[in-house]
Amino acid sequence: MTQVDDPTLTRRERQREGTVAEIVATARALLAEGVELSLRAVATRMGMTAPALYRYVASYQELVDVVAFEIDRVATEGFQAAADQHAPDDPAARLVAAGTEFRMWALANPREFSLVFANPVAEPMGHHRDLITVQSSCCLMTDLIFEIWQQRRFPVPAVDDLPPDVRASVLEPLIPADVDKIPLEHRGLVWVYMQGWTQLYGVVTLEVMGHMDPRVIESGEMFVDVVRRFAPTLDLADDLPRLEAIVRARLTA
Amino acid sequence: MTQVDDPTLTRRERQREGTVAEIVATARALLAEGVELSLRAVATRMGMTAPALYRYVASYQELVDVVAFEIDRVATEGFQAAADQHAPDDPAARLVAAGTEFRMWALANPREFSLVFANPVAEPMGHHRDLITVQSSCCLMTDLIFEIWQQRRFPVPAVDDLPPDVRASVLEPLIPADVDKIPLEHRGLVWVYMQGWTQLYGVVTLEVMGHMDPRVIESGEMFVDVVRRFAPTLDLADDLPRLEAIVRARLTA
DNA sequence: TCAGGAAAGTGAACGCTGTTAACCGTAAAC
DNA sequence: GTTTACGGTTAACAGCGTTCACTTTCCTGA
Repeated sequence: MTQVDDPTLTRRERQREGTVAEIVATARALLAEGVELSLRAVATRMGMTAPALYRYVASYQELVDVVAFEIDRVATEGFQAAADQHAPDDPAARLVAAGTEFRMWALANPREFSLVFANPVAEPMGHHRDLITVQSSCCLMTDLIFEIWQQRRFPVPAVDDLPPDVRASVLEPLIPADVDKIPLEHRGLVWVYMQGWTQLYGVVTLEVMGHMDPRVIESGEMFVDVVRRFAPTLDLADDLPRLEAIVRARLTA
Repeated sequence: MTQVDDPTLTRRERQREGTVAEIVATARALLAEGVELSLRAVATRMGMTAPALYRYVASYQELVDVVAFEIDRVATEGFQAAADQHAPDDPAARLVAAGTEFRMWALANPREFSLVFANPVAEPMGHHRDLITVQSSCCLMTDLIFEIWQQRRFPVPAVDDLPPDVRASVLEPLIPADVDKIPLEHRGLVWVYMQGWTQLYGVVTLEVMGHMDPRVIESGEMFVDVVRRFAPTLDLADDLPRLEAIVRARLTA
């Protein structure tokens, strides 16, 4: 749980921070138990009434947002830990470990996954609230790709070769990623970020939503297939057998 | 709209069929206008009260299911039409045309798309209701892949080389697809079906849900990239420039 | 043709949701 | 020590899916 003991804050502010933290924790506990998330459910479990929550969150949607943010943050710690089980000089192993952990977490916690990633189902365009919530996990994956690129320097599309819209998107990205550390002439790497994230997130979303033969989901073979398809893009074709073994080890764990 | 004039049905049954058709039509109109789908909204618009709808649908979820089915059916007609704009002996063009039409329709009708495809968000496992609703569109795409295979005979994984779970899944598929016409020794083709559907549906879902840079979505470049990545699997690498042109023509239409 | 019965629809009600308003005690702030 | 603002309450509104009891209507079978 997030620690709140900043002495620069007044006592009231600290207590307030503590309460909002308890709200988030309660909400997380609720939907971990399979209970439908609702203001009343959270309030009742905290020994309060529903309207009291409006002193802390402006609306139900805001509660969902802050809970989603926290879930993403905590889950990303798990992905990071999975990556850290491999040597720092083995970024490829770190990426596939984190990616597979992401996939396993999503399937084990479909409700949480839906909240974080499938949340903004057709909301008014122009609001990029969703992109903000997907900070931690996306940042982690892109950073791991960056580590691979630093080591192997796989070929990356030249910025000038990219279509105009994509070029603008990699030069001034909205996706949360440490982009400043990429030299301008290699910003094509951000396009690889997006490709990888699309592949990973795409197959995981389908698996979680159940839009696949249950036996294929259970076996994880489609996930393996996507990893295998994408590996060459990161110049990891040679290393594939070893990486696939890492993936399968986690799949059967 | 579905015609209901089967003379083998009694008058009452025909009237009943007409009413349920009107219910579905009203629901479709509702959420085409951006109105949140609800039993009361549908009933009121039809000049009825909400409980009356229970004479026709068992629950709200069943209403959603039947509406989703109808939406999928109608939309698939559009994909089919897009495919039919190309010659019968050009199945590759037909496939990319249908796939691109699918993508454009999904982005133009995100609410309908979510209803059909993102509907079963974490429902009790064991119910494969979702797989049933995704009949028409999935069937169309797989059939188009089959047409390509018949013409070009691209290499397909041998059934015995497939992992056990995948093997069972291609021999006795749950995914709705005309599978009987595939000789048993070439059932690895079903695995290609699944791969293709995963790629198409994965990227489109991400685009519709807004989990991508808006400029990239707008340009459709990620969709093009996915098509380009998957083409070699169908042995379409040589034909790619022409096919990409077909895609882009529809993107800017 | 007429009685019987099923089908279709209504109104009231239950329990649930998010949300707003009015109100009150208490604890922090000056 | 007074005042203010914060955190909490209860009551209420509108809307949702759903159920029950009741009525009307229209089709069917003898």
